[in-house]
Amino acid sequence: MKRAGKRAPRKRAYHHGDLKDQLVAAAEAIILERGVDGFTLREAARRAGVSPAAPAHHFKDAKGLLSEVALRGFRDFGDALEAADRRGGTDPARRLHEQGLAYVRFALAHPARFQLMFRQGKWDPDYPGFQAVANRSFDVLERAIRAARGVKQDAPLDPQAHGMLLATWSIVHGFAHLALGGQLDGPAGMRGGKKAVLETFLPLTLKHLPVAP
Amino acid sequence: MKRAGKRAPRKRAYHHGDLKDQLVAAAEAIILERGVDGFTLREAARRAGVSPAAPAHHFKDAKGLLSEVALRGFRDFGDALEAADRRGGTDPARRLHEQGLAYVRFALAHPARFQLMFRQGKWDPDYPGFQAVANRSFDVLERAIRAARGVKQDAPLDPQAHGMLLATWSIVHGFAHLALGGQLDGPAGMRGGKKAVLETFLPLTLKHLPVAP
DNA sequence: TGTACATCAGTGAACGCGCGTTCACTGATGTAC
DNA sequence: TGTACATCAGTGAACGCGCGTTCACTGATGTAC
Repeated sequence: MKRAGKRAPRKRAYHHGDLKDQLVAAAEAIILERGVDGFTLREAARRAGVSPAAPAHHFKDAKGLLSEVALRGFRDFGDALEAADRRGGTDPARRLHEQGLAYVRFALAHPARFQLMFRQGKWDPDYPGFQAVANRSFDVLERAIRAARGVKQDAPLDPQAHGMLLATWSIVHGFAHLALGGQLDGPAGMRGGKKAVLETFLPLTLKHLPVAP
Repeated sequence: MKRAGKRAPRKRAYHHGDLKDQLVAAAEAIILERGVDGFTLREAARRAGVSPAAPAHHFKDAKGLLSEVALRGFRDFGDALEAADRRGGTDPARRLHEQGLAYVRFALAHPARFQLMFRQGKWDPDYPGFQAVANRSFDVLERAIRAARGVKQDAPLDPQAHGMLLATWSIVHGFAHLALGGQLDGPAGMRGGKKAVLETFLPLTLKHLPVAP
């Protein structure tokens, strides 16, 4: 039986030219189809039309490829959150609301990346550049909370601000997690798929952010 | 090298007598140590001191054992939530607060179970008795929300009630997920381990439930 | 109370599988002169 | 502009591994008479 999803060999130059990016793309596709644990390095190589030994020239090992996928995920995630924060203008409540929307939208638009990003042990935190790009995502939220509570950039957060930060993060993260887990399509009478989740349930939920517009 | 965690053979009766329960216990221990994906049926058999073929007499296959673990998890989870709800007395805000505490406490007290319970695909939803016991957990929350908003038991939820339900669920689920993922020990300056999470961060966060005491 | 026998709950060897990684190799590319 | 050669990016076969499950089996238990 021919493998249906296999990349066409098309002329097959000995040198691939774009292998690193194609391995990353393949990894994302595999995670999307089979979940984070369904990923295998051999399958990624297969989809890129290359022998199982080829990826070693671009990544130290299987974890290295996943680290690259997660890194790119955090980069785009951070970009999305920062853009959302900017859209919120000068009103802290709007900034937080926009960030919340962006957080959940990213999760639903890139479920493979999102799930990998929050699955410790699947990537190497010491992968070059990883820490910086991951921390940036979390700083965006904290900055908006500081603005909302008038806490200076370098001052420690007071307990109330801490609570607001945790509650905001928890609510968007929990919502994203439940939506991806399919719990929101479930038995509680909430149907309608991804569209309903984003257009109906999400706004209803974000009304309850600690700093509401 | 000797396996350190191996169960002592102690007299080795041919019939084990308690194999089903010990396999369940072994599975929980493995998940705790290695995560949900680190579970293998052979390892569970090994820890129970039994050959790899023995579990087949108690469970259809590997997924069957995990389904049993998840089922027991949901049973205890539902019990904990119902007990918490009762502790809340007649005040809906207190009922929801108690449920929130119980939700997160369960997650931190039984991380292996909790993570398995919310990992679709690892268990079989058609495992005998599963649906009933899983749905019960979710009904406890909905009942308290109905009480808070004065919605009759069989009437459909209005959008506001729906939003409150989702926000409450999201916040406790998100908090639990972040705490288990280690995100709360992280770089945001929040250290102190599980104790700090439960005694400091959690109360601070639950202040922001949609129906606050 | 004994006994024949069915059923239950184990054994342990074997199966086929796909995995990550290593190895010696080779073809293509880039660079120094 | 040509050429020698180092380096880069592939190949494909092989390795050892642990897995879930199956198989024919056997020892222990429970039950009918």
